[in-house]
Parts: sequence; structure tokens; C-alpha cells
Amino acid sequence: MLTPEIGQPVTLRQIAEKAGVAVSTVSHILGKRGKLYDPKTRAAVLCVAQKLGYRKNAAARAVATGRFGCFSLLLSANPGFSHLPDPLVRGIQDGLARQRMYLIVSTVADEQLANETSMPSLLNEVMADGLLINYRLNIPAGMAASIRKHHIPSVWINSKAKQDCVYPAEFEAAKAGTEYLLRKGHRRVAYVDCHYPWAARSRTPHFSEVEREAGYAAAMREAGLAAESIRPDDWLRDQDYAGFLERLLARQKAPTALVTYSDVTGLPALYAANRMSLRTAEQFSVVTFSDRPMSALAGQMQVLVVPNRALGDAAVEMLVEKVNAPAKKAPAHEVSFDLAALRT
Amino acid sequence: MLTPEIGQPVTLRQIAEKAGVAVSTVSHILGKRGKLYDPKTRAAVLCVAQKLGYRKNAAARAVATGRFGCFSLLLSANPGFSHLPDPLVRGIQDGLARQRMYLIVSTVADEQLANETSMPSLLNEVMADGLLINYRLNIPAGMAASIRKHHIPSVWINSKAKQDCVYPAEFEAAKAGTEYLLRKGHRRVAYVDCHYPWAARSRTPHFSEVEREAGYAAAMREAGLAAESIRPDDWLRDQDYAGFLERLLARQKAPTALVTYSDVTGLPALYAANRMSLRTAEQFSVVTFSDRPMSALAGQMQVLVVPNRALGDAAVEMLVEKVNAPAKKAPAHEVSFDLAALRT
DNA sequence: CTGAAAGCGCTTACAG
DNA sequence: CTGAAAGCGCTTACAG
Repeated sequence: MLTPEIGQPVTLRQIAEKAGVAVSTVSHILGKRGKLYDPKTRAAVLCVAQKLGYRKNAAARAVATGRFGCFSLLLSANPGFSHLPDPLVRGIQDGLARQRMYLIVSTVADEQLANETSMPSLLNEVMADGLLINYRLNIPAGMAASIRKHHIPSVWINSKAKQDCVYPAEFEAAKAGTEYLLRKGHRRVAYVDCHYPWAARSRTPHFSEVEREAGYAAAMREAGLAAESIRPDDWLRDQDYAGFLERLLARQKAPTALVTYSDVTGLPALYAANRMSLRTAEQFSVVTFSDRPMSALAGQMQVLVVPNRALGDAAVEMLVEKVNAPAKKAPAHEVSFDLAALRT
Repeated sequence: MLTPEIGQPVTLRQIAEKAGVAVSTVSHILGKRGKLYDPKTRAAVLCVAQKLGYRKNAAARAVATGRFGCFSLLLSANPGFSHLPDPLVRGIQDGLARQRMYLIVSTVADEQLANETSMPSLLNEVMADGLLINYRLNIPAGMAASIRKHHIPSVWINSKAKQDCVYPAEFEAAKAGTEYLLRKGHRRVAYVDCHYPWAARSRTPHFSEVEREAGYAAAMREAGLAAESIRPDDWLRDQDYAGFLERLLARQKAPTALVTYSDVTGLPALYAANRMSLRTAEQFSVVTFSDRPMSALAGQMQVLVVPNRALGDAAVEMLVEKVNAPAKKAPAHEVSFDLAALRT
């Protein structure tokens, strides 16, 4: 008779022995074939399992079924290449919970991908049914190739392509944000990003950079106004953002409102304005993108909160489809921002 | 002869057949016993494995070895109960990478924990070698009991207890932050938290709330100054924070500097001050805790950045120890903030 | 209604 | 140096 060792997880076999039934019986009852059995047997088995504190071994199930019941989320080890906002994880969990699946989070050192021998374990091992890829920039070429080679079902988060990806409606949000400022009476509205200077424009920008700027420009054009994009000439240290923005607001015909790529520019802009005594929303307003709401500053700054939660949920949804029907490609899915706060 | 089916992962057996050796040989060579073999056999096997694009099945390994090579991170599904800052995940990955392990992230709906029948899969199933618990508040009683019952090796992140936990040196940081303000010449320094009003003081606060306030108070006491903690009387809507803080700064003998529990209070405080034309660091300064640096505002606001990355790394370190020696308890580990920016 | 048996893809003594 | 065999803890036809 097997007695459960302390600390050692209980197995089906131990339950079977204690309940005087076969392992397969226990498996059926603890699985989804419980109703085929005599209620008494069932109750007995359930009772023993409960008493012993049985927990199913997920790895053994995976080996037996060929399904891991799990997706993995791939990040760059370089935080500049992948953001992992809390709400994104929550959204992914939302989607996964519906499928009773779980999530592995994995970071990949970008050097690892250069030489194929030291691929990250995520791609070296099979441990998930599919891959959620959250790479903002510089997706290593070798990685994409490896994913294709292994036919790993994948969905790209925050990348824009024809298919197999999920991304926010950046253009739409930027346009709506700009229109909001115009509705409030602003005419000199500029687009600002302090993070990437003109000097960095040779690199391939993330699609959100392109679309936020384009959405702004489209709104300006439709209003018959001149669009102006502002960046520092060269890389700026963080602590110099505010000064740069003060100079911007002090110039002749300075903008009275800004659309900023992110709060990294938006917050110092608001700070600069207030220091310059531009204290009402008419004198100065900001619309900024951010991963988090900042309603405490809503008087002068409206935040376009990236819909990370919906993004994560949608990505899981898409990946589930792909795993179930590997053949067909999923068309790209655009997730809208919540623009309700702009309708005032 | 087994031919690899498209999309189906390659197995050891397929490699063995193709290379004309036994499965155990392949296993040895692809494992850590490669040097026992004839270099030729070895090369042949490696070559076939490479050509076929072999990836080891992590679940099968786990079943065979009894080790998952994996920790799981437990969050509350309620974002108010657990934060998941990006750097924390990175720190955990740092620690895990050294062990060549991976991470499962799991959220638990708090209702699930009420009735024990529907425990979260994380506790219902065995799928990791240990548990990193990242619960800020309201740790469900049933959960702790379940973890103890199953003898799951666990480390609590951001909880303060005698053992098995890792947390930031909140008191020390708050004290240093306050001393910084005093060194700058401020005398009327107050501690503010707009998030939890006096009306909410009946609940058990997180230890960071207690220690940040206490660290501030200790610095004031040592300087022979009166400490003052400020909260709204009742819950405040986000958009009312700035107004509340403006009233604070407009009063007689208003504080000239604030220590704030988080940037949720700190940012509107800075905003309020600037609107009131308190524009220099002498007129008004803030020291705030936050998950992220905001050096762009460093002129008037110093941020005490919670050392999440180090926290995650240390938690993994501790959990590894515990898994290797389940018997002995690990003494609590306090992680210091980086206070270099205050030494100016 | 129940259970014996084969199998999932690995690892690891052990024998040769 | 190599491999046959047993085993890890499950699931799932299949037979009774």
C-alpha cells in the first residue's frame, strides 16, 4: 500500500489503491467521464482525492494528451524592445481563463538569437501550444525564421501586419485626440515626441510612432490647419525634456496644445506649461498616449490609454483559433481605444 | 521508418531511427552525458537533431525527472490586490535564467478561493516546483492554508514577515527621502496619500503604507520637527486629487514639501504646486514612491523607484534555496532602494 | 458501470 | 561506448 510521502504530490495510483478501484477509474472520475460511473464509486473516489489533497500533474497530462494547455508570451530581455504592461498580462489571463489554460512568460536575450546554437529555451523546447509575441522593436530575424520552421502557432501583439497580429487603433485614437483639441478651440496644435530625436529617424520606427503622428496630421489636414511634428535634433537626457518643452512653449506662435507620443513627453510638457503659467485648458492642453490612465491631471491632460487588456484578450482568442485550425491564417485584429473621455 | 509529420514536433525516437542508434543514446547525447560517447556517434546524432529541428518536450522531461524546471507567479485577478510591474517580471526572469528555468504567471479570482471546490488551477494542479506570491492585500485565508497543506515551496514578494519573503526597504527609503527634503532647507514637510482616506483606515494597510509613513515620521522627529500625515476624509475621485492638493498648498503654513505614498498622489501634487506658481525646488518639492523613474520631472520631484527588479531576482534566489532544501526556512530578505539620486 | 493495457516522450540505472 | 528496459503520472480506446 502506497502511503503519500510528506511533500510528495499524491498520484492517481495512491487514490486508486485507497479507494479500491483501478487507476483508469480514478482518471475517468477526476476527468470528464465521471457521470458514467456509479454515484457511490464516484463519491468514494472524490472523497479520497479530496482527503489526500490530490492535484493533477499538468506535465503528465500534457504528455498523455499531446496538449500543454498553455501559451507562452515572448518578450525581449531588453526592456526597450518589449513593454509588459500589467493590463496586458491581465487581458491575456482573461482570455486564457475562459479556455482553462495558463501562461508562460519568457524573455529572450537578443544576443542569444544571433547564433542559432544558443536559442532561448522557449524555442529550444516544446512547452506550449502557441506563442504570443510581444516584441516592440527589432524582432530578431533568426527568431521569426525559427518560429516558421517549427510551425509554432503564433500571434504578434502590437505589431501591424496583414495577419496573425493584434494591435491598437493608433491612427484613429490620435486623430480623435487631435480633433478633441481642435473642438476645444485650439488651432496651433503640434505633435511631439522627445524620446526619439530626428537623429534617430533612420531606424525603422514602430508602427505606433508612424500612426500616431499620421492620425494627428490627418486631423489637422481635415481642419485645414498646418501639421507640425516636433522632436529634439539629437538624443535628449530625461532631465532635459522639460527644458526642451519650455523652449518650445516660449517661442513665437507657440502651440497651445500638444499631442504627445507618450507620457514620457506628455508629463514634462504639462509640467513645463504650468511653470510658464499656462494654467487653463484654453491656454494649454495635452493629449497623450499612455499605458495608464492619469485622470488626476484630466484638467489639462487627456490620456489615450492603450487598450492593453483588450489586446491581450484578443490575442489569446486569435491564438486559440489558430491552434484549433493551424491551416488558416487569422486576419489582423485592430482594437479600438476607449475614446469616451474625449466626448465632452 | 518514422517520418516527421508536418507541424508535429520531432521526437527522440525519430532521431534515433534516422541516426541508427537507440533512443537512450540520443537522450544521453542531447542531455548532459554526451562526452561518454564516440565523437562520431555524437556528431551524427547532433546533426540529425539539428536537421530535423528537434525541440525537447518539456512536459515529458518533467514527468521523467519529477522536476518542472519552472516557478509560478501568483497574482490576484483584482489588479488592486496585486501589481505586476514590468521590472518585477524582468527581475524574476533574471534569476530564472541563471537556473535555466521558466515562469508561469497565474491570476486567481478571489471568489474562487472562497469555496474550496473551485480552487484555481494553479493550486489544483502540480505544474511548478515553487510559488512566487505577489499579493499586495487581502490574501485569501484559504489560499495560504492550501499552500501549507500541499507543502508547496513558496516565497512572498512584497509582504513582510519573519521568513520566506522579500520586500523593499520602505522605511529606510522614506526616511532618506524626507532627509533629502530637510537638507534642501524644507521645514514644513508633510506626508500625503490621496488614495486611502481616513475613512479607510479600518482596513489592514499594506506594510509599505505603514513604513513609508513611519520612515517619514522618523526623519521629522530626528530633525525636531512635527510630522503631519495628510489624507482626504473620504474617498476621492481621481479627478479631485489636484483640487484637494491645491487646497492643501493654499492653507496657512502650508507645507513646502511633500512625501507622497505614490505617484498617484505625487504627480497631481506637482501639478497643483505649479498651478499655484510654486515653481522652484525651494518653494515646493515632492519626494514620491513609484514603480517607474520620472527623471524628466527631477527639478521638483524626486522619485524613489521601488526596486522591483532586484526584488524579483532575490525572490527567485530564495525560492531556489527552498526547493533544494525544503526543510529549512529562509530568513526574510530586505531589498534597498537606489538612493544615489538623493545624494546631491 | 469498471478496468487491463497500451501509449505519450522523456530519463536513468544497469548490463554488456 | 551503447542500448534494452523500466518507469514517471497521466489518458484513452477497448473489452467485458
